[in-house]
Amino acid sequence: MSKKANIYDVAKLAGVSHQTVSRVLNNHSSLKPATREKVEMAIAELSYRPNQAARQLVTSKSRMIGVLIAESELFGPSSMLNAMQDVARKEGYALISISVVAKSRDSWREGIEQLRNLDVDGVITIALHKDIVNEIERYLLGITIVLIGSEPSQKFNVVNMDNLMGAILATQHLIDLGHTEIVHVAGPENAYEAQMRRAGYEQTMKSAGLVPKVFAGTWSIESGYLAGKVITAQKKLPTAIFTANDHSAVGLIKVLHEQGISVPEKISIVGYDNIPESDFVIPSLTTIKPNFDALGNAAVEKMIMQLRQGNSKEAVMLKPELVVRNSTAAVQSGKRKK
Amino acid sequence: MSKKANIYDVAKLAGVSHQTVSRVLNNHSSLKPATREKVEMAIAELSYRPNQAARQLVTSKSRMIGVLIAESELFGPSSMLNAMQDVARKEGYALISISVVAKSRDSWREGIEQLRNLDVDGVITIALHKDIVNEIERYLLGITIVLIGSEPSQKFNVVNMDNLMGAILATQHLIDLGHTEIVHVAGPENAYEAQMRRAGYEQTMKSAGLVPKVFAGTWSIESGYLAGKVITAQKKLPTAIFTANDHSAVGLIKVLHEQGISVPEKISIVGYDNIPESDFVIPSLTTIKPNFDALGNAAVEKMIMQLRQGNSKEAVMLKPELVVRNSTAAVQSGKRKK
DNA sequence: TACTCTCATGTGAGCGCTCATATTGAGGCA
DNA sequence: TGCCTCAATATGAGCGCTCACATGAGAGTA
Repeated sequence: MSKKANIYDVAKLAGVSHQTVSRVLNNHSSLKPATREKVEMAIAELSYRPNQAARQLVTSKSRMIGVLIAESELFGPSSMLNAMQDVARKEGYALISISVVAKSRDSWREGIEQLRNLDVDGVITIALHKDIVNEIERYLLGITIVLIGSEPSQKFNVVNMDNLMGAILATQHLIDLGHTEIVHVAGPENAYEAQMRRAGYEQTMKSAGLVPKVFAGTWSIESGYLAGKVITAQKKLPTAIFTANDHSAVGLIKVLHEQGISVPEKISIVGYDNIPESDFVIPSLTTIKPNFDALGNAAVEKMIMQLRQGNSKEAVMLKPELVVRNSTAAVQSGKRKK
Repeated sequence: MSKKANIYDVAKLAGVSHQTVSRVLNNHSSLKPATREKVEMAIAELSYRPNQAARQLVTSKSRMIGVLIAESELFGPSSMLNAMQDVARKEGYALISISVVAKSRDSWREGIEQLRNLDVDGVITIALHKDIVNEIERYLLGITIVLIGSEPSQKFNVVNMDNLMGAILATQHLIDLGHTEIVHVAGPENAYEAQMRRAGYEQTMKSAGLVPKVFAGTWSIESGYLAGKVITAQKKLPTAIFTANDHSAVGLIKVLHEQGISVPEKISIVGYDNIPESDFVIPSLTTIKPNFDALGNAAVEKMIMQLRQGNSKEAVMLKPELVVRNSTAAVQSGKRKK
């Protein structure tokens, strides 16, 4: 066996036509079990594997799904990606993940361009803002798109975790502990998930008759640190802070520590994402735990369903849960000093 | 323009043969500039793009490079991956990254199987141990392989950062601060990079006439935490600890904090990797900073060179640097109590 | 026995490209 | 003027597969 075997070699060895072999490969109905078996033995003997390029040439299906991610170094996106890989592999699809820089239009363009060159069958985006999604739609005409963590829309398939609910859980937890001066360190303004988390916070505050107060941030540790600087520079300190993600919380805790403000005694903190570090920061971080794996799975499954048998556009929404650790405590009785 | 244009459409529009178009696409020599221009205009007008599958079918080159990673959620691997993407894209290659679970043989098998199905031109591995590399070689016969963070070998192309040097820098830094009771929390035993870091530590200790002492760990935060438990359970505490990576250091600091052992006053700590969190843990972490981007770039460049024009197997070795922060301090004068 | 009808399998074309080879036409030289 | 050469371009085959359609052998009906 000098060269790689092709479908004709298998056919000859099995004593059938190449088309019968093809039918076995695509497990067609109307095939005698005996024939199928013969062919399968021949395949095994020659350790034959179908040539993807030839298949793709005639079917114009690449069985590849592109994944476009911003900030792929973050915990959420990267855990989703892992989950997605597994599902995709099981379904016979390959994932091509390309990480783009959310702020750089050129960066998306390049990413989209590459997906186009690769002739991917579909594109899944993780936490991309509207502009990028629109660009994908424009350049990859007629391609199937599934969005994770993006604004719902009747035009696209959307898979989300319930960020609103997560933020409500977080905020309500603080309220239940007796806090009234609760502020929020937000994520990027144009990130849908950040918007929802903020909305959940604001809504819960208002329902409780409290006044929401939001400080700008991005998802980064640095931004949490900077927001902390701003917050502690004010004359009236809040007694609790809900940050848009755990990373921000880590930066925030750092400032508070530097300024000698103890957590949770003076200020309680709730994060979001349940990153691996969250149990090991000091103090361990109360946070909201999304199910990233489930999110990734759902997205790939939706994509493959759509690819195989047309659409079913109900949005998927997964529920997060609250994980209580040591960064939150009941407001201290003598504390209110207004 | 209902269907996608092919090479014949372009040829017709440009008034040349399809072969001439092909020559333009592959920018052959011996082409009249005027002809080339005509063809290029036709290409632009039809917004033609070559069909990769057809190309691949005849050339049997997929222009795809597989990347096999263990623990892709770690900071190092994921930053390398990003750097690699950029280089690969510029060179017209696509990266297919597949993350595998280092402990699970089935998991590598599946990953390798998928790369095989995809007919990748080459495979880059990140931090994989020998067994997996051997398996790749066996199943992906004759494929070009570049290893990152694996044991040097004359058989493969290897790109590494100088872990030995990094560990020496770290250990020497502690010795220079006057420490003599310095222990090491190691990474996984079968990880080459962990072995080198350990070796650098041991070698430096011995050169200084000190006794090395190593505690087992993996790369995880938890393992740092557990190692910390073991270390603090001993009756004689060390005055300094060098951990195999920053994550372990985070876990370690947590234990020390729980036990009221202050860092760096009682124990100095040096990590490795310079993860984004390292500047924000409390206290901020002295660490070794590898250049992950450069490492990723080097690997892809090596791969592409090899793919294009045969081999050039000198190993690449990149130097890390020491970043001093607040987790290390000079040993306190009255401290030595033996 | 002759007939349709179905199930199982076979045949040939063609997807879009590159490779090897053929053809053309213009210039150089005797 | 005729012949050779070489640069520039054209022609045809074939990569390995799936698709649409053709064929054949039994089963069922009259």
